[in-house]
Amino acid sequence: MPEGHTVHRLARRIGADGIGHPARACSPQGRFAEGAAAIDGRVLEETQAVGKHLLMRFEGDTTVHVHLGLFGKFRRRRATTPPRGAVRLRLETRRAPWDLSGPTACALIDPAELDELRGRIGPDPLRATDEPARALDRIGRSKRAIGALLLDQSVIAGIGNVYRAEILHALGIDPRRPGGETTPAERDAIWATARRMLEDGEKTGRIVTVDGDRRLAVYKASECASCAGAISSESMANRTVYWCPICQSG
DNA sequence: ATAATATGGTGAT
DNA sequence: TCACCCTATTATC
Repeated sequence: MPEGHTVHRLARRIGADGIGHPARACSPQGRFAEGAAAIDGRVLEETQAVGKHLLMRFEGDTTVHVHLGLFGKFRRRRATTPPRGAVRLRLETRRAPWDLSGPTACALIDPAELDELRGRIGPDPLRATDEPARALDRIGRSKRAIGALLLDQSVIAGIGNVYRAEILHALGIDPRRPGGETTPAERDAIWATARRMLEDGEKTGRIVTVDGDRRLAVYKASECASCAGAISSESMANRTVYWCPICQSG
């Protein structure tokens, strides 16, 4: 379930489990054996998320960079639970082991590579000090569809397919509308809504944008949670976008 | 046993 | 725009 909220939540929880203490690392699956050996026994100094990227810095300025991709999971285990399945990295923090499986990326990076990563990622609504202007200005000048812009991590970081649909529905914006045809007030609202929804997801670990028995307003829905009208969908930026043609006109 | 599916991203065409 | 990478779970034969 990896959109930005998941990764920020992981950074917080893994950090709470192990910052300030040596960690043990191994790669039961074998595909991160060298990296794991390099950090094994070192003190975990900092964990943070940048958009959907998870960064864990160890003593000696060595950082493990993890991207979960579509399938990746990082699960907290009991100390007595052995790794199951294809576990790329088992990180034994002071309080609990964490098992990483299925990531798109799991590699050691140096400070220069970390800078490079930061440079190509747009502002992240979950990072309190990130300024929205760079993202919102770019949206306001673009001919591309707003639904495509919200998935572009170099424009704004952390939004995935569920949040893009839910954010645009909450604001009544058709995902096909060009970014340049949004108003400044709408762009401000996009940032504020993204931040609010992602923060809520970070706290709870789930994406819930509607009260009641259903969790989502339009994503993968057949009827709109607001007006009960039929939901439209089409492929946009390589993924299926969902919207309500009644609530999100124009 | 095999297929379909999933909240993502990259690199080639 | 497409092919491809990563894994687990659920559905279908």
